[in-house]
Amino acid sequence: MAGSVNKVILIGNLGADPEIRRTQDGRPIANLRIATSESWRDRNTGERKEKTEWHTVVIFNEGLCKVAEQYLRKGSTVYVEGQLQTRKWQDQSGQDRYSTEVVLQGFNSNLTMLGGRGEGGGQGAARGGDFGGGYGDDYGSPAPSRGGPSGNRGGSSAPSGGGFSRDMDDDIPF
Amino acid sequence: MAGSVNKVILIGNLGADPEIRRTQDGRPIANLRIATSESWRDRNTGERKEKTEWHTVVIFNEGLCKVAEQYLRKGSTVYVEGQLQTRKWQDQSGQDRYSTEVVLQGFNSNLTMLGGRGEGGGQGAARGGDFGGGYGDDYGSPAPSRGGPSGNRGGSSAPSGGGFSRDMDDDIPF
Amino acid sequence: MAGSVNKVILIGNLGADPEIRRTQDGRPIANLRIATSESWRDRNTGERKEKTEWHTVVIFNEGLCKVAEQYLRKGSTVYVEGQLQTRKWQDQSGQDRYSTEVVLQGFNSNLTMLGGRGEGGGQGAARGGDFGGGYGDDYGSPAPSRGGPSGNRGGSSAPSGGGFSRDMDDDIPF
Amino acid sequence: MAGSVNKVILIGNLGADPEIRRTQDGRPIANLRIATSESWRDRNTGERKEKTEWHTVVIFNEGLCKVAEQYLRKGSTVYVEGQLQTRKWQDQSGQDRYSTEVVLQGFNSNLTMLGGRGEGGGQGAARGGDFGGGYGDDYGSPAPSRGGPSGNRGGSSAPSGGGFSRDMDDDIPF
DNA sequence: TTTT
DNA sequence: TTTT
Repeated sequence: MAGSVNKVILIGNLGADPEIRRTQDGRPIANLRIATSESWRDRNTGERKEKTEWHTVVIFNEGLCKVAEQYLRKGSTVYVEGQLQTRKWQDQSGQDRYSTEVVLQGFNSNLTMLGGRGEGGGQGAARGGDFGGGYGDDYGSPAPSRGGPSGNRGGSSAPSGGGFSRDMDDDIPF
Repeated sequence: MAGSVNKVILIGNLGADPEIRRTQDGRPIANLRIATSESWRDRNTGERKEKTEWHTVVIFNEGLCKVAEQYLRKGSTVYVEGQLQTRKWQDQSGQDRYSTEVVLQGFNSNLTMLGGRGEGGGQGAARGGDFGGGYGDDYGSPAPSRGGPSGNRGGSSAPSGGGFSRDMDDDIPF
Repeated sequence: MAGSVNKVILIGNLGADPEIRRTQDGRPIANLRIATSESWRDRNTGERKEKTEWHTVVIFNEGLCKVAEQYLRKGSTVYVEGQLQTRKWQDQSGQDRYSTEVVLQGFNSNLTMLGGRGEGGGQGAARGGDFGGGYGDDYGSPAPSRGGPSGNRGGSSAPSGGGFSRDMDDDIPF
Repeated sequence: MAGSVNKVILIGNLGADPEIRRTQDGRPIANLRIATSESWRDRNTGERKEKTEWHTVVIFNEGLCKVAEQYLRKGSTVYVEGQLQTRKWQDQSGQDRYSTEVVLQGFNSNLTMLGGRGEGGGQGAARGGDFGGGYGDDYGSPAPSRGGPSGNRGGSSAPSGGGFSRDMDDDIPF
């Protein structure tokens, strides 16, 4: 299929601390439960109404798992960008069941902490620290401007001093 | 919750003609099944792999239901913008089940035909016709520039009385 | 053109208080300056680099202007969803100039405060309060579930008369 | 800044063939001019109105440059996902000027052909061919499902046969 | 300058 | 069940 897009963008709060587990070959997988909610005033009664939607987010991307583990806690506000995926499984009685999740994997995913009130405390407490646009300190840029802010790019116009000193390929932590 | 976002963007093809039904008070509801797919080359075997994901889209917005009914058919390519919603229901044995759908309702929804090869034929066949940025011909603009193309906004330049033919009110539940 | 999309999503901080002005017929227009920034570690030098991008956001939507006026201040963190528009104007010497802005107008726009450290103080200070998913308290829902939280939609289950207090019509120029 | 997002999503048509140039060190850069347009019916006059917006898209990502070069032509319909960037330059008279562009660079970018009627003909004609979800044939997956369709992932629940046979890291073409 |  |  030429030209398919499958994208989910959420901003919401974690209902619980992230759950991190590992595959048999040691790769981390993180699960988040995220609430988004909307409120409005009922036209007839004038009452304030609110509806909360819960989302399951599954993170396969190793760098983003680290972000989840280090920075996110119950109550944290996050920006999540991933894909919709429906997984088939069997319940105890052998019946087919389906679960739809927001999956973060590969290049078109993102996870960024937006603050919020994580329960904090201890060494692993959530903090609003800079983590490089969605990555831990040890990770490269998600999309730096080649040549920098005054970046003069391409063609014959020689970058003035700056230049394109680095290859983003190596900076992308997937 | 201050500042929640719940947004899904899909571009894909319809696996079947839209299904339209009506509520008791006459409002239309459309269901679409949309496939998105990705392909890649396996690192080890060099084989071409493909994975298709199926999405259920439910349209409550009346104008967008009309678009679905008039223009979309099995095979049509569409752009869809909506929200994730998980609905709880009971199966025959009384067990709780959950279904996650992409819901188009209210102001932050969109449905636009992008062409594709609907099965066509007959009076209702899909066509790549102009439908006003996601709306049927009888509908107004999704977001015209106040004051029109040469729209000169704000300040002293009074918008020249423009206006739009129709009230989307009925479709927008705020 | 069948099927065009023009969408910008920003999360960033206000570099200054919103500027509100009015058209001759009294409609408000708000201007925001929003910074987004990215940081990364330089591959060669190991230095931490950061680049900030500044965006001009213009709000024609009346409800969202109110949100800007009441809740946003220098330093506020916001989620913005709008469209790219390039405006042509003449400088003092009569030369054509172009400015590209993110425009919030019509149904596919959104503005939501995400917290942040507005400079606050006084009656109009920014606060992280709930403002209905991007709207002031007096505004309706951006996209409530027809029928409410337990909303059982379509078919025979008649939506229980719900409704919404206000007509966004004035803000939505279709 | 913790948690910044800068994202542009466009679907539109190319006003001209892509322009490809190269940096001094041989990296390709592609420029696209993309039109998005909206139409509506004027409420007062009943006339059909249309407004077209032109966008400049600059592609630094090498894989996406190849896609542009091989598949896109004047008239092609494309999906573009990138970032807003404003570049400062000096005109002949030495005055500061600014241009805002949609930049595709790094991991959160995408370019996908959606069909459309490129002018075609010759060896380089646009075609609706599969290019791997936005990448040329020689590139890996943008986001394959780890373990494949029946992929049962993580933890102690032994993947039934499947498993995590491959590392996406190597499949990402940046 | 595209597209419908 | 779509599409390439």
